[in-house]
Parts: sequence; structure tokens; C-alpha cells
Amino acid sequence: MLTKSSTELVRQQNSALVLASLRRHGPLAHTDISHHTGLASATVSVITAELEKAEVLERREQQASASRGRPRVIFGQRRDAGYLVTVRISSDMVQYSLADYGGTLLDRFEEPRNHADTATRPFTEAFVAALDRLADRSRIDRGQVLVVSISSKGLVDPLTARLVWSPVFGAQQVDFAALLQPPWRAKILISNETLLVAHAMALRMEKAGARDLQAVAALSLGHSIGLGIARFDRSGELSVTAPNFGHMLNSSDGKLCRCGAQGCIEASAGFYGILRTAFEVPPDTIPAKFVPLAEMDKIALRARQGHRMSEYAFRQAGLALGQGLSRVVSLYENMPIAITGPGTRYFDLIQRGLEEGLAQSQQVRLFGAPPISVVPEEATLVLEGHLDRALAEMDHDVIAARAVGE
Amino acid sequence: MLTKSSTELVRQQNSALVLASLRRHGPLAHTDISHHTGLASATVSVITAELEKAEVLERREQQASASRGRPRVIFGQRRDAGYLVTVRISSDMVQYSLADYGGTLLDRFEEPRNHADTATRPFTEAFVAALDRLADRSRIDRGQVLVVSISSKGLVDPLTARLVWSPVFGAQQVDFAALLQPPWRAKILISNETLLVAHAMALRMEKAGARDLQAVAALSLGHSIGLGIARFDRSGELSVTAPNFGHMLNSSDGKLCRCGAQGCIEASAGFYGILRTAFEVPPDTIPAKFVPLAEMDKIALRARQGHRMSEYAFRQAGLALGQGLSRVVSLYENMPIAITGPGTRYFDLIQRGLEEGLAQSQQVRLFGAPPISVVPEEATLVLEGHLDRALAEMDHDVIAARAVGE
DNA sequence: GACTTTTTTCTCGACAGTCGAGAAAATAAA
DNA sequence: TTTATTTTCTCGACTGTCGAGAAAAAAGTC
Repeated sequence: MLTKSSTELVRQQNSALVLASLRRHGPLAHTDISHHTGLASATVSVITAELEKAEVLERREQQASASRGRPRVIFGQRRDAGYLVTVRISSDMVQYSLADYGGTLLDRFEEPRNHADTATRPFTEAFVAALDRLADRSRIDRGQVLVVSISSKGLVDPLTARLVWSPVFGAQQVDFAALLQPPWRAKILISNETLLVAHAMALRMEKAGARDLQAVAALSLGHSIGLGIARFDRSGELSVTAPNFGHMLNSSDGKLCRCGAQGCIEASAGFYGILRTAFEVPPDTIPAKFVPLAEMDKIALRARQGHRMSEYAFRQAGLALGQGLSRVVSLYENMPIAITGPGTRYFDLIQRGLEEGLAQSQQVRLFGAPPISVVPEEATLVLEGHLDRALAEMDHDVIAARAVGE
Repeated sequence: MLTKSSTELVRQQNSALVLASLRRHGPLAHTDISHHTGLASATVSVITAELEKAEVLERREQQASASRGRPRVIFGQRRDAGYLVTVRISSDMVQYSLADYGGTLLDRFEEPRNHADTATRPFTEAFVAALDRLADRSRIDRGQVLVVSISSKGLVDPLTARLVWSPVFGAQQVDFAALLQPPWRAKILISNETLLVAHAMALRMEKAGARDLQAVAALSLGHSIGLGIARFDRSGELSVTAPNFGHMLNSSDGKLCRCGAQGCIEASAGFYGILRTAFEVPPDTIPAKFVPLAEMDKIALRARQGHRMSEYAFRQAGLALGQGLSRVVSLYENMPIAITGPGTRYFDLIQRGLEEGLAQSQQVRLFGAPPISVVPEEATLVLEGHLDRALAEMDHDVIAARAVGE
């Protein structure tokens, strides 16, 4: 159902536009804002004045007044308007970061995890302690942290802010919102990790000036397989999803996946799947909990030296990925695909199978194979995604707060 | 990118809201419009007055003034505010319908097609002649037809209004816009047939009061296999797509599809695929151009009587569909699935395989199988979809016209 | 150092839109 | 004929955007 519009919503939309253009282009002068947003100068004045009064924007003097004329007044986010924490959960460590409203990283540390340990209790305790540590070290009032953005591999329910299924905790759910007691009042965002990568890739490509960009997919290769899809909807807004790609049925080959099903893509293309094939272990063997990169490197080395079974294992992984991606483009549309994650270092071994798998479908035969790029720096992308989503959320809240009179 | 908002856009949005509520609930009084849209009474007055002046709405006296008080003034669409034509192209016939702005069907006829005939020329000539015939028979000025909505199975490019790949014309494209010479000024809409079914199903379910409805999929079974997905996006608007489901890779079983690829779902689950398996024809045999329903009925009869190969053929079809649907819910989300098309009459033979195929994926194991319903009246649904899309387009144009001062 | 030029920001009045309250209209019941 | 009831219509207040031009603030010019 459509909803009614009103003059107040107009202001909200346009305020959001001003904040968004400041996010994209950095601090801007009145004139530039007007130019980027398409709003009349007078309108920009009213909006910036309001955001200034709300202590969200601040004026900065222009450093070198290059040209003559009245000097520009540059508006920028007040860094202390709020803070955000990002938490990146992976199987072997948890990374905590603190950033301000300007998007500047203030603090960061990692805590190793024991991947054998699947209990949630030690984790939740460490989580609360880590947040306290972040706040204390930077001397930030806990109430000033407005968003905590959490990412993990696996399935996520953004509405209830819970992990539905993760490789780390399985089906055990963690209610993050309940962990943050009163001095804390942050909103919890929870996202699939590869969703954040796709989000960041879409931002990068948009910034790089890809004009007719419709959608981008990110594929993360590692112990598990993740996919994120970022699409610009009709209204031009970015909407990202993390389909259950790793556990989508690939083929009824009986390969046991650690999720308990058989024939998942991950059972062929995840590190444990590659290892199993390379060592000719029966496909219904329960998968290894964790495969160190060093172990994978060894298999890759053998494959590059011509060892048949190792070569075959990587090729089969590529095939499963290619077939899976062909299904993605069949069910969505052709879109550029960015491959990230630790598995990118074996891309040479995977590529052939991947292309072969892609080529089998009508979609690819008709429209050609989607452009594939390899972007190894996954961690950077994840952080970019975290920041953009958390800051957008904060902007949104700032604007909504005006309505109830803050 | 977000776009700026303005008071004019507010009026557009709210006018659209009024027209949409009139579409959903039929002719309404001032008070009811206000209630349904949430707009203030005064606002409704201004909007209806404007639409009345634009000759889009008309006042109708209330028939039986049941209660006392000032009698209500009912607003309804002026039927003569514009007309639309729907064209449904299928392999054996083309159906033309004419409807008015109120959504009432005025005329309809069908023209048989020779399915052996894949040339576009005879078709385009018949198309133009049929449109002339519709206009003449109902004595409607050609300029009054504002939308021509065309549907076919296959892949469609809505932007250029062309069929990209259809079972009827293969890769030959038809430029419909070029066919309509000046007295005609209708806008061409072109949609995949099953997309319209999904659209109509979403409308029906919304009307039936499904509150938390996120998405619906429609699966059409016949000589070819079609899928449509209708989703309510964040803004609550319905967005529908027609993924290339029928030609998504199912498995590398070497079954030749009529699209030229191997292993498509259609090659197992389309009528020609079922026939091929039932008759134990080698899977790389070039598929039959057309399988009469009577022929399929015979195979189904044999299957129901226990003939092993026929039973197996249907079961394999179901398996391919189930596996395909499991991939759909893995890549999108769990959603109700409505099955339509001539193939629904064999649903009893397909069901087991379908459920088996679905059950293999983690998504289904975690969230359960999506609810499946059988809705045989495909033609009705297609028309409903046509009407809703065409009328929405007309409403949209009416409102946009105000901006340039009509 | 006073004036001019240039550039930017700020301010004002006009215009478009929504909203709530209450007046006006139109009917049935008393 | 009057009253009660229901609906539509109208008016003034409020919020918002926009264009034009005034005001501000610097550098250049004589």
C-alpha cells in the first residue's frame, strides 16, 4: 500500500538528501550542497540551520580562500554527534571497532576465538566486556553510542536482530538487544558479512562513476561460501540482501554439508569440501570444523604442481560456484560479480571450473557471462559496509528525531 | 541516489493514493476516501475537485439513501477517460481484449496461431489489424487507447518494449512501438505472462487480508515453465519480476532443452521433457515443437494406471521443479507459491517429486516448505494482472499530465 | 585607504500543499 | 415546521520550497 505524503515528509526527505550528499562528497559549502541535491539555495539554508541547531552539523572555516568573494562556509558532520561500534564475528576472531559520526575510526581491537567453542555464553560475556572497553578507552559516554552494527557469516534476521543460523553458533540464537543494559541505548543492526561486502562494492562502483549500474553481487570464498546482492531499486535506493547461496542445492551428489543437508554449494566449494575431495575422503564424511589456510595452501601447491585429485577438487569447487552463479543470474539478472575472501588466492585453480559452470545456462548464452573481478581485501570492504549502514541509520534517526521535537 | 522532494510531488503522491484506493475499493464517497487514504477531508476535497475538472473522476448519486443526513456523493472513474488493450500471445493463439478506464471488459476475441509459423511478419500484420478491429467494433477513437499491454511467455525487456526471447518467436524481436502509427498514441507495456499471474496473485492475497505478506511466486506449468515473483518493497509498493526460471540450470544431466542449452528445468519439467522421458527417447533428442494436451493426458492416464516410465517422467518433472523452487527460496526468501497453467491437471503426479526436491535444501529444512496452492484459472489471473498494470499506468499518466498543465 | 568587483550567504515575499475546525447543505425523524 | 444527523465544503493556520535580490565578506584596483 502506498502511504500518504505531507509537507513534513518532504522536509525529512530533503534533510536526508543533504546529509547523504555530505556523506558522499565530504564537507561541503552551501552552494555545493545546493548543486548536488538540486535544492534551492534558500531551502539549503533552512535545512542546514536546523541541523546546526540540532548539533548535527558544524561550520568549518575554509582554509585557503583561493578565490575572491565572500568566503565559503563549509558544513560538516559534528564528529561528536554520536558514535558507532562495529563487531565482526568470524570463526577464529571477533573484531571490535569504534567510529565517530564523521566515519573516522577511533579504536579497534580483536579478540581471538576458539573455533571449537560453540557455546554462546563465553561469547556474550566477552561481547559486553569489549563494548565497555571501547567506551572506556575512548572516554565516550555509553549513551553516545547510537548504533552497534554486527556482522557474521550465515543467516540473519534483521528485524529481531538475531543470527538465525551461523557457522559459529549453528542454530543457537543470540539476543543482542537484551545484552545491552540501560546506560547503553544503541540500536542493534545485524548483517550478513557478505551483504556488507556487496553494499560496499556497490558504493565503490557508484563512486567510480558506473552510470547504468543496476546490481552487484559479492561472492566470498572461504571455509564457508557467502553471497550478497546489492541492487538499486526503482527509487534509486540501494537495497541489499544476503541469499542463502552457500547452502543452496547444487546437485544431488550426496556430498554432506556441515549444515546437515546434502549437495549444498558449500559442500563442494567450501574449504572443507575442497579438502575432502582432494584427499578422496568419502563425500558423506562429516566435514572438518575448521581448515587452516596453511592446509589449503598445501593442497593448492600440489594442484599447481599437477597433482590430479587436488586439481580436480578445486575445479569441482569452481564448477559448483559457476553453476550456482548461473542460477543467480537466471533468477535475478546479469550483474557484475566481485569475488572476495581468503579463497581468492586459489582463484587461478577455480577459474576454469567456474567459467565452465557459468557457461551451461541459457542466461549466460544469451547475455554473456557476468563480468567477474577479484577483490581480495575483504576486511576493508566489510568495514566500509558497516560504516555506511550504521551512519545512514544514524542520519535517519537524527532526521526522525526532529519530528518528535528534540 | 535519492531525489529531492517538493510540495508538488506530495500532491502527486496523494492524488495517486486517491486513485489507487478507488481502484481497490470501487467508487467511494468523500468520507470513505479520507478514511482509506488517511488524508484530511479538506485535502480529499481539493484532490477530487481537481481530478473531476481533469475529467478523470465523475460524481454519481447514491442510489438508496439508507441513513439520514446529507446524502453522500460517490466518486468513480469516468469510464470514458481512456481505454486499454491487452494482448495475450501464446503458442496456439493470440487473445485481444479491450477495456475502459473503469476496468470493464468491452470486447474480446481470439485469433488462432499456427505454432509451426515462427515468422514475425504475419503476426505483426495480424496485430495491427486486430487493434483496428477492436477500435472499430467499439467505435473508439484510436487516440483514446492509452495503453496496450502485451504478454507472452519468455524473456522481455520492458524498457525497449521488446520480447528478448520467446518460445513463439525465438530470438526474433518485435518492435511493437514502431507498429503503432500516429492515430494511435498508446504506450506499450510488455510483460512476461507468469509475471502477470504473480502480480494478480499478490493482489488477491492482499485483498484477502494476508497482512504480513512479503512476496508471492507463481509457477506456470505447460509446454514451457514460467515463474513470476511479486514482492512488496520497503515503500510497500508491489514490484514484480519474471526470472528466467524455466531455463535455469537444473542438473548436468545432458537433457537437451529447446533453447539449445542442456539441463534446463524445462527440459525435464516442460511437456516436451515429460514426453521425452516417458517414451524413453534419448535425452539429447531435439524437443517436440508442440505437445497437444490430449497427448499429455494419455501419458498421465498411463502413469495413473501404474505404467512405470510415465510415472517416472512426471516424478522427474516434479523433482526438477522442486529443486528449482528450493533454489528460488534459497536466493530470495520463503514465500507462498501458486501453481497455474495447463500442467496443474497433472499435479497429483508431480507433487511427490516436487516435495522431495524442495526438501533437499537447507532453507526448507530450516524454515519449512513454502505453502503451495494450485490455481488452475491461469487466463483469469493473466487478465487481472494486465488490467491492474495498465490501469495503474494510466492513473500514473493522468497525474503526471497535471504537471505539464493539461 | 577608498572604491569596485566578485562570490557567497542570507532574507523576504510568493506560492503550493495539508490540516483541523467549524459553517453550510441536505436529508430523515419528530 | 422544527430538530437531529450526516456529509460536504470552506476558511485560516501552518509547513514547506523557490526565486530574486539584499547583505556580507573577501580580493583587486586606483
